[in-house]
Amino acid sequence: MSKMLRDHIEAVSPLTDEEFDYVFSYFKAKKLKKHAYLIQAGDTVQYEYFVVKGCLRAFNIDEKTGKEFIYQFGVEDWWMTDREAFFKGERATINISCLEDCQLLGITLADRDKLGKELWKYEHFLQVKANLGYTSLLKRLQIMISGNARERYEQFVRQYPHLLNRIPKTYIASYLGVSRETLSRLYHI
Amino acid sequence: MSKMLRDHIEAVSPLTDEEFDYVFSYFKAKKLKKHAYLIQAGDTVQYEYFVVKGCLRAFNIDEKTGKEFIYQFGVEDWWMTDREAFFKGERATINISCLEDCQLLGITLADRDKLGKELWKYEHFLQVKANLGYTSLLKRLQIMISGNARERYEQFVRQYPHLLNRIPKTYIASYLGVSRETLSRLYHI
DNA sequence: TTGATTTATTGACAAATGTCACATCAGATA
DNA sequence: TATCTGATGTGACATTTGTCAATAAATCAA
Repeated sequence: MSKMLRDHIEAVSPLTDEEFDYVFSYFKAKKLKKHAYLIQAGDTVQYEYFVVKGCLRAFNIDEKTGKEFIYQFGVEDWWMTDREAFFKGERATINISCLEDCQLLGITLADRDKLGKELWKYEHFLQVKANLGYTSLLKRLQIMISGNARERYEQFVRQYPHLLNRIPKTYIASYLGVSRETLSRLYHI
Repeated sequence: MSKMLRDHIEAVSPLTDEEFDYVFSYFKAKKLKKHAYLIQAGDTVQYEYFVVKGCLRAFNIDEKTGKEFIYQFGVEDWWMTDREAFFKGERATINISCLEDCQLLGITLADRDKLGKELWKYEHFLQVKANLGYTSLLKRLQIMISGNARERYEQFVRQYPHLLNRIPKTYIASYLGVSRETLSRLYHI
């Protein structure tokens, strides 16, 4: 459990045993069952979570239509939270729920900042991670702007082949911004 | 010119005069005329650029259709580059060109890293900026997934009222992922 | 197993958006 | 001024995608 987080951080910033133990001491384990909510719109967001095991979806709900739009899946080695609410200390505007039983490691904003101040390597890790996150989100946006339903789906298959049979098609459709029915028709015609 | 950059950095990390002068010494001024390219697909990407004055568009070109898709505008106080190519030392996959005459300040990856290592405040600035960039990109993605053409346009008007009369509608349409004609019809019906 | 529930597929039709063609307008420039 | 050029608006029609409804298939719990 701690090894996953250590490998994850050290892919960017190698740490000594002491440094990692210190970092790890600020994380708090959390377990959730399938269907449980990690964050609900309206909650205060105290933690950001590293996914040790399981699969989650982050989504928002259109106020008028009640429709759900998934903007992110989280599996092992990903971070999940309502980032904006987490950073600004505001209420969550989005929801995160579990598609499987989940094991998570949470850290508060205060502790995150503290670690960054005390340990340049950790601040650096946060910086690099945020920039990697930005570039991968940008790729997703580019596909969403320029690709039609089929191109988006094919890109998803290429990028996340291991999620294809792990996540229900309904949710993949929502993630791709197309209707369940349209997605269903793509791989037959 | 240096004041703009200083204010921009100090909104996150206040610096002493000496510190800022040192930071600033690593930036290189660049001027470009309207229509000029800052980055073309295939270029190596040595710099990331802070926009002191002017307006640019970052876009990619669909290989099959030749169509352009704008994924970002850059005006005063924004950063522009092909981030992925910049970080990984790869060739650019996107293009950035000037919609107006532009004044920029560029910094190389090596110097950026050097500043971050020598000055925690600068590393912190990069970390916070990247996270802010991530959250604002995410908001854009959410609108792209869940909103129709009109909702995307209205959101753009709310968020960037000052860009509405500064940037040709053709480009705004491309940014919103709709055709010029569809956009044109939105505000009349 | 059995029944209940969720998930996936398919047809018919409606709505949104794209494409093409052409007209108009504004600003730049010789 | 006259003439470009690029930007914008609009009609007609094609294409894509969404919506609704019905059914089938898969999964889960008792």
